[in-house]
Amino acid sequence: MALDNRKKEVLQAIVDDYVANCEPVGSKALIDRHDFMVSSATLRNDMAELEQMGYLEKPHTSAGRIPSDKGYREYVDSLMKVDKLSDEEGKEIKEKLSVSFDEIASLLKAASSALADQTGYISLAVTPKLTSSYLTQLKMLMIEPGKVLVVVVLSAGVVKNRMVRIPDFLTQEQVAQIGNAVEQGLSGMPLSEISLITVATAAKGNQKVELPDALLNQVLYEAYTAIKQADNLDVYMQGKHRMLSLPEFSDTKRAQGLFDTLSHDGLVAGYVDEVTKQDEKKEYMIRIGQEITLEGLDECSFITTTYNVGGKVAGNIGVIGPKRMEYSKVISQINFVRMMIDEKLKQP
Amino acid sequence: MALDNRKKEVLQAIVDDYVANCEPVGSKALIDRHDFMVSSATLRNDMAELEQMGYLEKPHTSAGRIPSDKGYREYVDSLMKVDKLSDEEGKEIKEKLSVSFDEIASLLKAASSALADQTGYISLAVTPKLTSSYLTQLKMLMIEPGKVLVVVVLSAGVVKNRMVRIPDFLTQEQVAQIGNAVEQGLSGMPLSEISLITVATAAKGNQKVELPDALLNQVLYEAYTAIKQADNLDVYMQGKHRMLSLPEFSDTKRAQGLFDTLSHDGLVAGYVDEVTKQDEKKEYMIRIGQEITLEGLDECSFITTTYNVGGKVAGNIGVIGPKRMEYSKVISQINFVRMMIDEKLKQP
DNA sequence: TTTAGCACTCGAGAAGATAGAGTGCTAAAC
DNA sequence: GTTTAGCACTCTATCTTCTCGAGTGCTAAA
Repeated sequence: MALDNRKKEVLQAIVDDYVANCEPVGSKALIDRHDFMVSSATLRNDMAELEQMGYLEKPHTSAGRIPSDKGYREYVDSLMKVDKLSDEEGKEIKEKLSVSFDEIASLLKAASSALADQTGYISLAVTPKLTSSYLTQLKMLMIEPGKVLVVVVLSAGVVKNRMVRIPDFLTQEQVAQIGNAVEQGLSGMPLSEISLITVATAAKGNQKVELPDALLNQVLYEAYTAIKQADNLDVYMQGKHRMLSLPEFSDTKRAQGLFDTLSHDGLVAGYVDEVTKQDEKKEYMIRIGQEITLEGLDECSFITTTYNVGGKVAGNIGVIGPKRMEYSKVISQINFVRMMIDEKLKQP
Repeated sequence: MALDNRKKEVLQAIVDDYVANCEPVGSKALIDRHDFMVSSATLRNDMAELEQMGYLEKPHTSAGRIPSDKGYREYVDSLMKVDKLSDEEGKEIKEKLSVSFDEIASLLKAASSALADQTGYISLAVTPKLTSSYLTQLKMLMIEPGKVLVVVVLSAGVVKNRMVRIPDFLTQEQVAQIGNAVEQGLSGMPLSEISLITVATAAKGNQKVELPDALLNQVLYEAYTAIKQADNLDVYMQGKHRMLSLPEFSDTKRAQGLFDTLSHDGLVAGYVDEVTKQDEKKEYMIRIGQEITLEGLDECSFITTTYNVGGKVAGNIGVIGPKRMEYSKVISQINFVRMMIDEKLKQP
């Protein structure tokens, strides 16, 4: 059974009011704050039906109604109007991201920070998944005998480095040589295709490398781990403490449950990934309350979207707030930040 | 007026009990739980005097006593016995730090994580202050035209890198050349002595660098900023969310005040620095309640200690917990972790 | 289908009552 | 001088009771 027009308006009004005040909405308050051309009794009937259909809930008999997860879902799917960001706010965000960023990591940090400040909720930014990007450079710098810094440069401008240990008697030249050989052999190869075998093939196909096999393998193994760990996702999360000022988290237990889960970066990153796959092709992904499969987030909503690096590689940014969040505002903020990131990462 | 022996025992017993239960301690409870050879009335007299001297406080007339900041101070300064870490616990920490760490950053992250797990409080680790360390290597790697990765290697094995922009028409060789010139000119120089001028002198004294002055200066400026930012302190903090389960932070307002302050890494790092200077030469530094000049931490205690890198450079690790923390245990845990770090950083 | 009217429900908050842990003081005992 | 028993007093935490009022659902009329 579909919702008639007035019921839609009623639901919308209830969500709006509840978002604003965090207090159950009664029929009278509704009449007072909105221009319904009917009486409160009529609204009461509508509200009773909306409740029966599962869009509303009553905390207890003699309180007003609050939206259920299904109610919020209906709201974000078809009721709310996503308004454009005010010029002012756009300007503020732009300013925060106006510094020039030469590494994706710092751009994402700044974006997450701006998003947290702007929304007042928890923001997060996940570094791009690099499996589809390819190796462009690999340098091995001897820091001291036995210690080598492997610098891995990927397409899309991502740079990672890792310190590894090698036998101390190898010289700077030998090590650099190996690095060059691997770089030449692998450059242009997608990260997902790089394995210990391809690394070895690359190095051993090169005439200049002259080392006993066992020794060479040891160094190559370290180079390989350095390349592989470049694919690790980093998560930047900010604004957690702001949730404590919301009435829904005035109960410390709840806040603790939330923070416990959020302290596991990997969990969150994995969830974002999952959601992104489910809602492929959508401009943004929303999960509300119980829809979120992470523990402790059932009083929250989760909005994410995908940014692009040079058209191919993609990462995510998002916001975690209370179910009772200002969806349309947050969506326009997230979208704006995404656009800014896309733009900054377009031209290399 | 000094405390007589029994008063010391009473204060110690009260702190111990309050730490264990977070409930005001009364004279009867004290008799029950400890073997005082006097009556509760005698203890009452002692407690009244301890209160007058400022070591104890009453939440209200008909409750027991709780230690004041001064009481805790007396306790940590002369009453508690710092017991050695149990073998078990030592083993647990050792295990957590047993992986081989090739960068200080990862060792500190692991140490902070171990400390948070082990104490159940907030742990932090600050990277070493590098002003007294010196430059050993500086490499400039061209990532793509116009973009150069500057890798700065300092004594004590600290490696930092930063992406900078330069004019696009410079070649890999030119850039590497400049990097080499700077490295040769500056290697061995303490970070604190490196300035834009010394960088320029180093580069221009080298015959091989042949570039118009204006252009060269531009590149050198970028190299300089990269070197300078290597001195930034990083702060690793973990276990914040655990504070929410403590009764003293069941009031969300308090928790929020704490988290607000802790979200400013710089503030905390600065404070640690200050405390370290004040208590130079001490094995560990303790600040209790109001002694802490950071906002929102007046219900907390702060314990820090200093680790050493190769004898010269030093950074800090620490724990933030409630005033009512198990001081002796935490101190032995912190000390143990510091020893582990010292050991790992001794041999290069 | 809408509306006015009304009895009913239920939680929030005020007010009062009670229990009990703990205190401080006094006067006697050591 | 120090310690102790005894006792009246204080204050909070908790429980119960009560009332208020916002909000509801139902009925019957418009």
